[in-house]
Amino acid sequence: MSFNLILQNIAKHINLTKHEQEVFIGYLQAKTIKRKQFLLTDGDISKHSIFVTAGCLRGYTVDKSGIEHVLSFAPPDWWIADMYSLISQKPGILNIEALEDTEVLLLSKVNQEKLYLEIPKFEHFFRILIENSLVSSQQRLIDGLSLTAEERYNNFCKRYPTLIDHLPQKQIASYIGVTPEFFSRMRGEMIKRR
Amino acid sequence: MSFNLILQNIAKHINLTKHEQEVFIGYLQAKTIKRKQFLLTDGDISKHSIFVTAGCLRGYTVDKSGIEHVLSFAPPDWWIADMYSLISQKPGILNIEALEDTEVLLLSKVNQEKLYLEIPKFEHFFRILIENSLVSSQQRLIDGLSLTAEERYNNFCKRYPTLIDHLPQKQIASYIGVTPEFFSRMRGEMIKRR
DNA sequence: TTCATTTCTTAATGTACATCAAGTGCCCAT
DNA sequence: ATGGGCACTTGATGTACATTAAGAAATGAA
Repeated sequence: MSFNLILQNIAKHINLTKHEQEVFIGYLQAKTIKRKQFLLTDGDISKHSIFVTAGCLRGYTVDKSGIEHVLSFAPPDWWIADMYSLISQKPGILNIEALEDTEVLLLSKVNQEKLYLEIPKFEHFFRILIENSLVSSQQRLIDGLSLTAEERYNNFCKRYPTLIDHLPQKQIASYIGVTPEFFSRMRGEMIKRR
Repeated sequence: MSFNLILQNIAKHINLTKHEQEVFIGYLQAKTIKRKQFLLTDGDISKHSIFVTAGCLRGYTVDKSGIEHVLSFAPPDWWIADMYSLISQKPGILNIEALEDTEVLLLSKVNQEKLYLEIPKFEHFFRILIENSLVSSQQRLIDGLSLTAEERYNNFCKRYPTLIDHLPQKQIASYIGVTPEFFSRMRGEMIKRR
């Protein structure tokens, strides 16, 4: 059943009774998105946390010269959201797009807050989830300041091993913070060297 | 009394009874650190969340060529921690140093977890605290990818208005991710231009 | 298949920063 | 006062990346 993945994801940090599982699942909304369609575009007020069960999403911003910067990829078993907009309920800056046909489960902000009240374990779960996001966000900040593009690429390969083959190079380039042209050249040199 | 600041800080998100306040305060440990002394150095396993009541701390990492990168400043009313090490209980990479004589309140990981169990509102409080950290960390990531050093400096000025005057330039340079030399030049040009 | 679109590569040139090196001013300890 | 450190400045040079432009290769739609 399509809820197994999300229940296992949650079971990594908290244990739910059968009844709690049912309540939780009742709060979810399944949705499928075609490749290149958007779950969220900048300017929207974000209403949902998103959990990917199949396919892959990317979250990115567009800067004032029109360049896209990928903040995160979300393959199956990952959560993604525009935290800024979701928390503040102001228009956000994130675009969330399907890189391929994708299936997601949506947890609305309203339902998420109900969960916190009805089943406090969920507050525990999401605290841990966000703590882990914070740690990787900070690590990426440090990496951006102290590593070369090549070292950041190597980190990326370790972090998203499943994605490397099956993601356009320009998306990876954007994630590690270089242009597709530079990334292509860099890759060429890395291959030549070994 | 020296606990007012932290109680007000917490009151921004949750309401505590008198008794809960007392329990909480009982879990805190006050400490003073002299300028240039450290609360944490890289390689340590972090045991505490830190709340600053007076003075100022900086959290920074040192990369493999010996260059320091400031991750955050902590003036009064701010929390700071090595989240990675605190969560994983593995040796961390953060150094936390006093930029001037500083007073802090320490909340040990053990006590923090007791709080979560005894007064679940604290799980709510820290979830929100960490959500906000995550939002600023992600914003800083985006800024690093899409803004010039000068724009990042302007953002810094808005974000830490109290700190600008009273912080050595090289610390600000490190925070926005440039060398002190470049920062000096840049500032010179900004002043000349207006 | 075929055409159109997107992705990837290659090359020339440009630029925002870093690095290295000296020198200046300032604090503060003796 | 004085000398040693530290923060800051200034200049010359270096480099990791970006930008622009073009063509080749892969992908997808009809």
